Amino acid sequence: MVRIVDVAAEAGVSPSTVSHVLSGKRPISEATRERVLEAVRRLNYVPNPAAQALRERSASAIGFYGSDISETFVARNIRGVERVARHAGYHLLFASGIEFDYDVGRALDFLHSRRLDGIILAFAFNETEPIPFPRGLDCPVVTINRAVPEGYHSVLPDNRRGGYEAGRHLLESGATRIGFIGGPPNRPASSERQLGLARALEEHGLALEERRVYLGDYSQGSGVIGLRRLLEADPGIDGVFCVNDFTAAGAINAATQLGRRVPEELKVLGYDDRDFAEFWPVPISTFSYPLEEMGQYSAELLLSLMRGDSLPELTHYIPSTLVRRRSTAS
Amino acid sequence: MVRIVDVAAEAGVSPSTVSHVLSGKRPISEATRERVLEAVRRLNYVPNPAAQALRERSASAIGFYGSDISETFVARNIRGVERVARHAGYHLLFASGIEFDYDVGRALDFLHSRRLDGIILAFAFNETEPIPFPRGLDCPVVTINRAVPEGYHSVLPDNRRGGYEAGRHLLESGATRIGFIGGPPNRPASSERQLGLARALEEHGLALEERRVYLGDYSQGSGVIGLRRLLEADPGIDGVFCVNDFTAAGAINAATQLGRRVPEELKVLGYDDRDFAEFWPVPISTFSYPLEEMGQYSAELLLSLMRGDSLPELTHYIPSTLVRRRSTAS
DNA sequence: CTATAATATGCAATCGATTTGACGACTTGT
DNA sequence: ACAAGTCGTCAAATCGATTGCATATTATAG
Repeated sequence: MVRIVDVAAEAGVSPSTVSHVLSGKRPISEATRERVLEAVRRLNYVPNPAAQALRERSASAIGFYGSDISETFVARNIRGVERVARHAGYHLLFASGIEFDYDVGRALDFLHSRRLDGIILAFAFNETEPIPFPRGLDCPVVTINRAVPEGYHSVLPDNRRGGYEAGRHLLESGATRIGFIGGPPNRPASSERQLGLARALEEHGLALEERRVYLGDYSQGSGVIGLRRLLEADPGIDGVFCVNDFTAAGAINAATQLGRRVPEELKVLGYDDRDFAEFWPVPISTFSYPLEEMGQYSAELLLSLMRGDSLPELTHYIPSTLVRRRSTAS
Repeated sequence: MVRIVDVAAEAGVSPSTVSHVLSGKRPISEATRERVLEAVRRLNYVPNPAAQALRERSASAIGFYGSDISETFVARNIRGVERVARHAGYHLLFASGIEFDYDVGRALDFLHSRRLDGIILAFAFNETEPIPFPRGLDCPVVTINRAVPEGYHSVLPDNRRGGYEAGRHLLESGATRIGFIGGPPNRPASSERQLGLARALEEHGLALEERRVYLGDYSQGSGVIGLRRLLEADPGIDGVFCVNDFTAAGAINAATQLGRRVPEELKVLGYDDRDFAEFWPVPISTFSYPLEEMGQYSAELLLSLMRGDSLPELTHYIPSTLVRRRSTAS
């Protein structure tokens, strides 16, 4: 491998001159400059990043942990993160949860041991178990889709507001007897959306009645079962907010099978804007996350923390936007 | 940051002893060993990876390029790669195509400049433009989903065989007038599957008639249009092989709208086993790629190349497996 | 009780790029 | 023509871990 001394020899100068030419940290005469650059090109020289990192006490690297990279949520986050990071001259070290047996702790230990300049943790599901940060972890950390009580910064989707807007939209589209098919109660994503929905209904003088709530497991199957239960409990239901698009798809399937026309007799609203929502037999109205922007924003946050800025807010909420499709058309 | 000399001082030994304890490359008496380990724990020492990389002339890192990380194909590849890589003591440096404006060349330049021990390139779509490998790139390279004429190793899905098995399956399920809705002709994934399908039909004394072939763009919309065209050209069509699940979903939608019952009157077969295929109103029969295994396999390939093994075969085909669902039930 | 082997530990050079202080070669003003 | 000042370049120290060689220590044999 060609070293800086080789380039120096080729150009007939000292290594420090080569370094100065490349970094521009000292003025170099145009003639030597040209000669050095020519030598660099001829020898195809690339500085050894390990030597640079050692000398500069910084790997110019950001660690990215994703609880599951094959989840769209995480995969699209990373795109935003990468854009910002690379622009700022940092590269991405990758560690997914899967390979650590879903163990954030071990992934963090690993990232810590790599002496990174910053770490971003992205979670596909907003669980609530605490994150075991390694002791001695001294670099800035930003989390995506998980609130961290320990005082780290986090970027979160505004689920409460999403639920609220879901309620408003269903009301505006003419529904009055509105139900909710959610996920497990310990999942903030689900419970927050439910709370938002309830508030929207209350503002309209309505209540989110308990018999109109079914809590499943985010799956398509729980949409099927959930819709059946809801109709049993109240056959007059005319609008359902589902915690995600899988559930909404199941609900639409079930409604169609039971002879209820969507959206004429029943409005169904999903969440997440999965790829299939757009062309489901009844195209599904849903909420789209600005996933790349969330990644981007968290990387910008991390960069300011790395620069030493202290930011007042610890949690940063990002709104989702409603995507109107046929399943809630008036 | 605590250095090896700090640990040495704390334990009352020399740095080299600490190094030997940690690496186990030389025998150390149990007593000193304990003392050193205790010091390491007390000071929370982690070796500086840059210094190690510099000294050992290896970053213990593998570069991963994904043409688009938010594509399931690539995202699941990376999981397999990571599993194998980390087990062998390597970590993953990540570069996605998106952030280089889809430019493989610049991503490769970047990965090259990081002095990696090996590089894996995963492509979401099997295009045919040549890959601009940087000159002086001296580390092993393995590509996924892209044949590379330049003599690099590649791991590819066996599309020809998939198409062949698609044909066999449609025939077995009772169809005889079989059509194909594909992607653009320059895409090997599409054309190979078509060739495989044609061969299966020929073996049965049938031909893949040109009027029964529609080439679209992989989208759901081209499934809708494609199916209409095919039915116009030959109303008696009773089986359609679609190049992917989006197209198959569109074809099923269109068939349902035109009053053709799937699968009773028309069998529809997809490819890729996307998440929605399982619970589409008519669950879609499809082919599932062993995506993680492909990642795993390519990483294993890369590791042997890094060890200096020379492998006879350059292209390694991985079969997909048929997933039988309702859309092709007899 | 010395000689020899075996074992454990330390010293110092090394990996490759960066940077500080120093120095030589010019230019400019008086 | 000389002092003062620029400008460009270089030599050498530095970052932190590893390792070949040397040495100190202990065990074993003669």
